[in-house]
Amino acid sequence: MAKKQVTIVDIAKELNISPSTVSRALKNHPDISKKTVKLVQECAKRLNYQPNIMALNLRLGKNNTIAVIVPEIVHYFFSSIVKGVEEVAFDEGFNVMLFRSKESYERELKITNSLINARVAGVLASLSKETDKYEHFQKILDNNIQLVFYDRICIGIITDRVVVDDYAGAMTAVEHLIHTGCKRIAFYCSPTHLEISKNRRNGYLDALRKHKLPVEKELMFVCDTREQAMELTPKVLAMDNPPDAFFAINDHTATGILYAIKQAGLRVPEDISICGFSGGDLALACDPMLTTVEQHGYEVGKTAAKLLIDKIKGVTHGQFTNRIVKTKLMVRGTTRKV
Amino acid sequence: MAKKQVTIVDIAKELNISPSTVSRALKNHPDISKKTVKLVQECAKRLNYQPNIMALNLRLGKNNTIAVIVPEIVHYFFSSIVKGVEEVAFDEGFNVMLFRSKESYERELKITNSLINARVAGVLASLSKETDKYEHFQKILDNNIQLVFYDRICIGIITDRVVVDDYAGAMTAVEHLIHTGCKRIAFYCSPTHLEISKNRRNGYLDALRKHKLPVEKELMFVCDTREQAMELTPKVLAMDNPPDAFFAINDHTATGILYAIKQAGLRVPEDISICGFSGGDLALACDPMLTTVEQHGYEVGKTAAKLLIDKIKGVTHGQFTNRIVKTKLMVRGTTRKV
DNA sequence: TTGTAAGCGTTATCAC
DNA sequence: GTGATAACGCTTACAA
Repeated sequence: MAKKQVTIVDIAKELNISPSTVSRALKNHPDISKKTVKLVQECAKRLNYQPNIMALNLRLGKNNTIAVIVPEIVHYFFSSIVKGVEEVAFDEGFNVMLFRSKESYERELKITNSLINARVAGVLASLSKETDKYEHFQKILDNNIQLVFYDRICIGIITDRVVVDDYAGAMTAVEHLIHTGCKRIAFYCSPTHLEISKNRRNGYLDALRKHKLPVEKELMFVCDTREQAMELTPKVLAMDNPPDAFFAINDHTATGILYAIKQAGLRVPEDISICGFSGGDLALACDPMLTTVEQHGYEVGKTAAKLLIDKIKGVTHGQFTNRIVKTKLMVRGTTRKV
Repeated sequence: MAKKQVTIVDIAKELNISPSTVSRALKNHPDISKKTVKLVQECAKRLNYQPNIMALNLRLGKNNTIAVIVPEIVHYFFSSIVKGVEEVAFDEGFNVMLFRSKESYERELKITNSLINARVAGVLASLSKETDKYEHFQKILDNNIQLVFYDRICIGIITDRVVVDDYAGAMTAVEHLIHTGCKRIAFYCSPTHLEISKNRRNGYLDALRKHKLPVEKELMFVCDTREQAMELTPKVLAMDNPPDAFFAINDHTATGILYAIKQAGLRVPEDISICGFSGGDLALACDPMLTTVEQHGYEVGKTAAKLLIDKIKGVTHGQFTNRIVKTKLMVRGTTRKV
């Protein structure tokens, strides 16, 4: 049954040498004779020896695991980030632990505690929507665990950050709508306490101002899911002076808008234009295909993981780094040609 | 700088008692007096003591980490599975390590080796498309690591499995097409060496036979991406006797078919029906919304994780278990009403 | 009720 | 070149 694991001592006994010699031979220590090295490595292979990383970590006070906390897993942007993290970590010999905060502060708290217990080498985190206290992240730093925030960053904690260029992305999107002739652009946004909401909102507002369009409060709505959009949009279309374009904070919301507009018998983009924010396959499945701002989650993940691993390895980038990953406007069928 | 971690010995010194007493007090051992317990736990909190799980695992020969190997991360079905796994693991006090095989045998090999080094307690795996040798998984079992396959299972290895009901799902889908009046149903499928391909293909074939429809080789194609579908479908529509329905092995492919049919000026579902296989938001973004077979990846993940953790805990379900997660046909707009 | 000591598998330090 | 020993942080017989 429980076949005991092969240890360095087993090899030592087998060869009638000491464990320390085996240890050295296994890692090609220069002091050890070629003969012994060969002997040991052969024996290790024969006995199917696998070094015990837990023992090694304990001895060396190190750890080759990093943790990623995501608000959601089934989510184009966040899963792209995880993909990027896994990619870099794998190449660098790190393992990735995955945690989902479920947008819950409580859960985030439990997660950060278990990360401290597990003595992971580093943490990549994006705040849950609920989170407005940050001691648990400070505690991570206090325990000498490296920390990098991505996307939903934490302003209160001094550490590295990787964000998407929300402001410029939104600005570019809204300018595109303006350039294609839209005058009254509605904005569907998440609750404004989130940094990304603020930034995208500012991009929207500044684009309007830059092009001398009036900012109208009644064209800005808190609405960030498909379901909400399907319910809200008919009402918006029934306004006295309805918008001629919609800018949505994510593509799910945009698909809801598209659906409602078609239901109302209006044409996209002839009558009304739509622009989303996210990227991914959802935009391609729409008819017409959705114009959207691609966020390059994969890049965000890779950048954040590199930053984190550099910090773990002690490669300093200056005191603390702020990386911005550029967005890209993907012009497709839900906006008009110039 | 490197603030040393607080250990059980620090608490012992602080209180002038022995480390073993501290250890026992920390876990409410009945032998220890209430007073000491209280004292120790207070002190632990005060010094911000965090148990070192690595040391604990080493001592106990245990490990509270399980690994999931997925072929792809940015993928509705697989990410749903990961979500289910994380959910169950979190509740049971296990951490989840995530690995992406990238559909590569080589990578799968590296992953399984590093899992053995890491001495994870268990592994959840779905085969890469390339994989046709299985020694690396046998090696996992040989190292006393629990193993459960999900979705793309490995017939050659005797262990627990969780699969989706591909055969019945496909059968139900094709029968639905038949019931709504379709007579010539094309099938877009993945390469047939995969179990899921075989099973869905058999479901398709048996549905045709059951309803006395001819099986026509020229209506079956190897095609499993949106891009391939966009390229292939116009040719299929130009056949002498074109199909009046398409059944696709995944929703991405189905969206490609939908696109091509509309481009050809045909109506869905009036002229041609489409049914996909996957589930998720992609189907809802289509116009009309896609009729598809929902695979319940979240359930698959939860089931697999429960099975694995039960095995780790030594709860036996009989010698080895085979679980089937039911699919569900989601009838929407790309198929006709009865 | 508490303390002592051994050991989990590994490596670093110091001998020889 | 190689070996003995201690240590990483923790638990658990066994002893007191």
